Amino acid sequence: MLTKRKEAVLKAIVNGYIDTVSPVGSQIIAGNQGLSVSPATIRMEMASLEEDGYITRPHTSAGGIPTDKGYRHYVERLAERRDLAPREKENIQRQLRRTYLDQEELARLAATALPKLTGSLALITAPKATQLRLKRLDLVPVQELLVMLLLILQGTKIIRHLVPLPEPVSQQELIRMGNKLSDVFEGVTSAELDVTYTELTPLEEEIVDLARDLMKAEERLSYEELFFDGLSELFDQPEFSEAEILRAVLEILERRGYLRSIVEEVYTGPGVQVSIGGELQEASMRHFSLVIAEYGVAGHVTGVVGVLGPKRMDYGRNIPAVQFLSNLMSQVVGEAYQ
Amino acid sequence: MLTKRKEAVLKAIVNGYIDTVSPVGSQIIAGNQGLSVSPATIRMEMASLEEDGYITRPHTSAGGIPTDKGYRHYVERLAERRDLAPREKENIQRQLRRTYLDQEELARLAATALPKLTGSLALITAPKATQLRLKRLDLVPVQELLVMLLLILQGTKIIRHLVPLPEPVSQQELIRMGNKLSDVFEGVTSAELDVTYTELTPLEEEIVDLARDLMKAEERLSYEELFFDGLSELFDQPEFSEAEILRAVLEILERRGYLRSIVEEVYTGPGVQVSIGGELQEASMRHFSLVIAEYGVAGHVTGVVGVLGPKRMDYGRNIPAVQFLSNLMSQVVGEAYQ
DNA sequence: AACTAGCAGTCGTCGATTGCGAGTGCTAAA
DNA sequence: TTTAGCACTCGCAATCGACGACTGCTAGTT
Repeated sequence: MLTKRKEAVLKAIVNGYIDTVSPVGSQIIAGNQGLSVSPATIRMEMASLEEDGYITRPHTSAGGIPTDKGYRHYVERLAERRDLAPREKENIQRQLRRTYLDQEELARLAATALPKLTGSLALITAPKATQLRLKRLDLVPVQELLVMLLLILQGTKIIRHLVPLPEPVSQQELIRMGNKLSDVFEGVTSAELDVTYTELTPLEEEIVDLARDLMKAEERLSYEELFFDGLSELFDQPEFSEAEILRAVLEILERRGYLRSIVEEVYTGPGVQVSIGGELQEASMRHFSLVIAEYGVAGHVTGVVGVLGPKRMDYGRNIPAVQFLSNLMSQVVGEAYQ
Repeated sequence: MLTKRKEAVLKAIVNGYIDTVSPVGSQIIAGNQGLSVSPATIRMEMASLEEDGYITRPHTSAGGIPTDKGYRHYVERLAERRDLAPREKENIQRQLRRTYLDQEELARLAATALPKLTGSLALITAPKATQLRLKRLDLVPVQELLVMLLLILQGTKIIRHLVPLPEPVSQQELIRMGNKLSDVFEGVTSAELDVTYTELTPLEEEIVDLARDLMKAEERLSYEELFFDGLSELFDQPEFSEAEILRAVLEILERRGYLRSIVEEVYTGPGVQVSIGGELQEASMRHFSLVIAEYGVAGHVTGVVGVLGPKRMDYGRNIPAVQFLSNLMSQVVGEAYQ
């Protein structure tokens, strides 16, 4: 509902604020090529934009800075997407395309690459399968009455769990059990991990029950472990020179479960999602924006990749960057799951 | 070589600076019970302490603050060790003493507990065995020409590695190989992983060679993965309200290899080690102190546990805290290695 | 000889004051 | 509808002075 000219003014304000980090006034906007009107006219438009909630002013006689609503409009209609340079793309591709990466390493590497590209903190979860399939089950002795149960799953995922034994069991016996159970249940989902079909000893039944529970618990988690990297990028942002804001973010990062919930809250569908400042529930996120996308094979294995940065981040660049990484990781993960 | 009274003055200065974070002057020191002399006398002593390099003054007419040398003397002879409260100890014990923790989780948990106790950043490496022993070897298919090699080692350590195959191998065959190699090489060290003694197919030989290389590479690493937690504690320290110093630390934490080298540099022997400010090589560590100790079973499995905090940290409390955690973790790890 | 009282002098901190400049809103004219 | 012009508002940075926390030194006391 904004006129062309108002949009141009808004765009100039957002762009200006993004690179100067200070309120932008009418004459600077008027100075922009493209808008050939006087500062006075700009001021009228600004007054109107302020009334409609797209910009605010820090004090009566200061320039305008975008509100969340203003950023939102900017992101959706005004920002010019600038794709990554071919060289940047190749670089990342080369890093992530090594076939001998397992999925956690993939996520970790991606989390390392992203901050440099976007000047923001990268947040990436390892790909998570909606339905786990057992490939192998091992029982490895640790102490006399303690064994490690190892579930090796499709993809490259491993679940391990220590299990106390009621009485000593010989190593041969453990190996035999591992082989037997691997044999019986190879390729099976958690739902199919059922003890009733086969002849099992009580201990074997117990192990199978435990394995099923572990797999189900794993499936219930909404995301795999979350990796993040690039904290120091946030420090470079001038608006965060006050340590207080960063403190809040740090606390959130240290409570990982919390961050996960933010990701869930924000993530509402396919494609790149942008959440700006107050659109995030958490009050301490007020000064940040989050750009995230899902990756993987829809309905089978998915993870989330995104960046967290100041509201005045370079959306035009970061959105395509997240998009690119999401696509690339989807490919890589897809191949492992043929 | 300090007189009793000079030590008392130094101690008062360090203690005072630790809790006020500002230079401490002669009358405050004189006010301390225990020293019943006038401020003027204190001043004489302070002048002498300054001359000997134990304290400095930010400007001509200001109180004294400890130098690194002053802190060092304080740590070694003056600080009164205050052990953790019994309740705190029990709490940690309860957390770390669960038999079903594997060693990585142990380190991770310890890293979570420590910051709350010490108001500092915790740094902990998982225990690392000097000599690895193979417990089991698995080969799990990932794609047609790609298998995951899984080395399950003594302790609860696992090494995994993706291996490209020259030609397709059936799953049965992979299982057979896994079982055979596990059988032949169970309990073996990397040095003993030798292909010459047994009848092996070329592919099996290749796998064994790879396994040996992986184990050797792992043994060569000086430390296991490093966990840290408690960054936000550092933010609470008033002297770090300037973001610049923290930035430096963050960068170092993100370059994990680098931090590892600091740990190596500092770690010179058994017991708790303290490094103060400039005693650390890295210039950006100038404002920090590091308190670390080794834990584990000497010569067999060891890790490092420590805290990184401001130079004016509470040494009297943190040193016993690190000591306690080191002992506790040694016990826990020791039990798993009987 | 060791200590202390007293005092002049140093230096950083805090608050108030001021001038400047960026930027506005409004009015009147084009 | 647009623009020029102008008075006005604020924030910011610099300046200044008062204050107070300390010190160093000297001279006198124990």
